[in-house]
Amino acid sequence: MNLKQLSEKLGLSQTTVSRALNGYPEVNEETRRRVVEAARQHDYRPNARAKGLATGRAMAIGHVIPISAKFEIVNPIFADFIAGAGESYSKAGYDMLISVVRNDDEERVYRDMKSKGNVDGVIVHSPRLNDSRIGHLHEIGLPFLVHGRSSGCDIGYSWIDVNNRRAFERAARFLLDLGHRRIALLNGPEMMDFAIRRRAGFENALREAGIEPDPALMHSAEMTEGFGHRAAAEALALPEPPTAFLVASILIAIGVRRAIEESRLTMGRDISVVTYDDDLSYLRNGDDIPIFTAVRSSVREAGRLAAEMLISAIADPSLPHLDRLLEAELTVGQSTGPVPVRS
Amino acid sequence: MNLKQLSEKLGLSQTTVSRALNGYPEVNEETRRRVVEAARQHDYRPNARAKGLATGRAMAIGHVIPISAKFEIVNPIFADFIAGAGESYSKAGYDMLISVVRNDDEERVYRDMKSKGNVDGVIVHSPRLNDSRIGHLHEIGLPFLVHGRSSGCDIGYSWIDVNNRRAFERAARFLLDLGHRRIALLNGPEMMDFAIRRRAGFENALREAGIEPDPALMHSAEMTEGFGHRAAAEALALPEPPTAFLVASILIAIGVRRAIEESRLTMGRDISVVTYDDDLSYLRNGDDIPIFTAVRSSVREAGRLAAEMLISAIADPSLPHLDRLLEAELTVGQSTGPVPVRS
DNA sequence: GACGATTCTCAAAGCGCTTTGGCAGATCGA
DNA sequence: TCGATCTGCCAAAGCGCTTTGAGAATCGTC
Repeated sequence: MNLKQLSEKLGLSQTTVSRALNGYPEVNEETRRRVVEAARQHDYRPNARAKGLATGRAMAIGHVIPISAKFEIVNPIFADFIAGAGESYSKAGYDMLISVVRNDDEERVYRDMKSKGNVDGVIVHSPRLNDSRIGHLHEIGLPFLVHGRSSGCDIGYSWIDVNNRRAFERAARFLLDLGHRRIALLNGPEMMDFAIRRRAGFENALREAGIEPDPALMHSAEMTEGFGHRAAAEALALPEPPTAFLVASILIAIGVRRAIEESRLTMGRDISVVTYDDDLSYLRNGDDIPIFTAVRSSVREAGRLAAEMLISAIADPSLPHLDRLLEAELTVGQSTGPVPVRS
Repeated sequence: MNLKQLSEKLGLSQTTVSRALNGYPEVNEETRRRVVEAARQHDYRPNARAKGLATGRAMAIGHVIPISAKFEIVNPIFADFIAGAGESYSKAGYDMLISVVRNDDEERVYRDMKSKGNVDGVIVHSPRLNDSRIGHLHEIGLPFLVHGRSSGCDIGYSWIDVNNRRAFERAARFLLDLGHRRIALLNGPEMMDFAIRRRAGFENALREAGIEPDPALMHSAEMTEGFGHRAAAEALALPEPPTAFLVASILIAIGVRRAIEESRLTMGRDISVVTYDDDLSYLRNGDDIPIFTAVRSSVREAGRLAAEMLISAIADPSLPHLDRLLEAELTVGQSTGPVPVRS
């Protein structure tokens, strides 16, 4: 059923039917009622491509999700971010287009999307330090919003981010307040902007407490359980092991716990762990009592907001750049305790 | 830069330029070379909507990913499945459209996709027992492929699935061979087809060994770490606790391990654990030596294959239904051992 | 009752592409 | 040399929608 058929059935012109359906004022309310009813009855829905062609709007947002070329890892936070964004899109009548892409191919994909015209804007994921994609998107004139920020990038752009620096500052201070002095940092890949900020927050808190960060206690890698386990096992085998770990994701924390238990130590008593928690739906930090002490911010909520912001930016291009800084909240769980007395 | 402008620049008609670019034979090779070169130089790419409108093909595949309405959980395997499918799509020049949807809304979404015409086909995720979506898609005539199967559904359809029944049969037999007699099953939600098959395989192996499955040892829920922990803690507190767990995902297994360790037992010695492993990129079962004994099948590979199959089904609708049954492979890790002698 | 204002509806153009049908000019066989 | 066949190109229609510009019909007003 297309517009032509529907209008013939109603004995009206395509124009009138189209206007009636799209809420234009110059159509009799009685006529509109008839049209809307007929459309509902025949399950008519305008063809998205034709509509897009006529209006010049794709009613779709693109997400380019990078795959770490070396490790072939898909960051698990995408599932939840996408779920959040998807909610906002379906409310606003937008579709979501996803391209999974090797890191180096991203700019080509943006260019393609622009010239193929199948999206009205894109969300940029996992921004790196001084990320070239931002300038690139500016250049080709495709509206976009960054999930995260890119330090060193001096062009204005819209973004939504968590205050990663403050989150890690608070987490580190919490451990320092418990008396910990040797704190290991298991960070995400430090070409990523969020990881840089987290490290800065961590180091800052240490220095404020008069402690010089020890490079031997700071590691950075893809945020997997395996990394957490390996790095923690190594750290615990040091002559002077850390008494606490500050880690960048629950998956890392799970690996750390495994290493702690393999060392016949008890988490929360012998060794403290604080983690960053994206509040992933399938990886909740305990059902009732949190397992890990954590700084938490829901990545799903971030997805919801990101989509809303981008949509409104597209709706009114004259708007200034939008940004939003979310604060992570600290919740105390069972994984932290005062520094144990030396035996 | 659109076709008209490009053809004017070249002093050719739109027809010729279009044919040259699309590889039609009735154009001089020399002319084609010129056209292709000019297109490359001006970074010309045909507008996707216009092309779709003209050809009637959207060059896009839809994925409807359901959110469990009760728990708001996004199944983490989607990230990897999508990554795999995305690879095949970009090779074939297809886009991927994703809708995140509350369970009950799915059929409306399929209907929308069909009438809006923004996809050429869809992948159906998480099929349930006797899933109504299959009949529905048949009815509206939208090509589709099911990731999994739907027992009780008597219509023919294309699918790709793991041999879940055999996987759990083998896993259970492995435990039985080690002497385990009380084996707990922590299964996925049993309205899901895969969970039903897994349970059948499990029960089958037990019965073959002359053991009647004990309902008190079989649990079914969303596959989270929390579920694994809770269910395992409860089971271990039974007067006659199980000596082994067979679980449906690594996340559950991680929860089980936590419960085991909280009970001051050692996994692999006191209690054995076998898990199903989707080979998720961010949740590898150990880097070198597998942590858990597991039956494994890569969901990413399944995504790749699913996309390929659907694309070829769309390319040639006269093809009979395609299907593909993948076998999971058993890898022995550190989480299993012979049943301990009663103290 | 005539006139302008208002309300409702329509025909047609246009979005950017593919594809049909056809037309010159070159090539070939007899 | 002439008609038949190919080759290489083109004009125009059509995909399904929105939107412009305009025309009928209705209304209120003097």
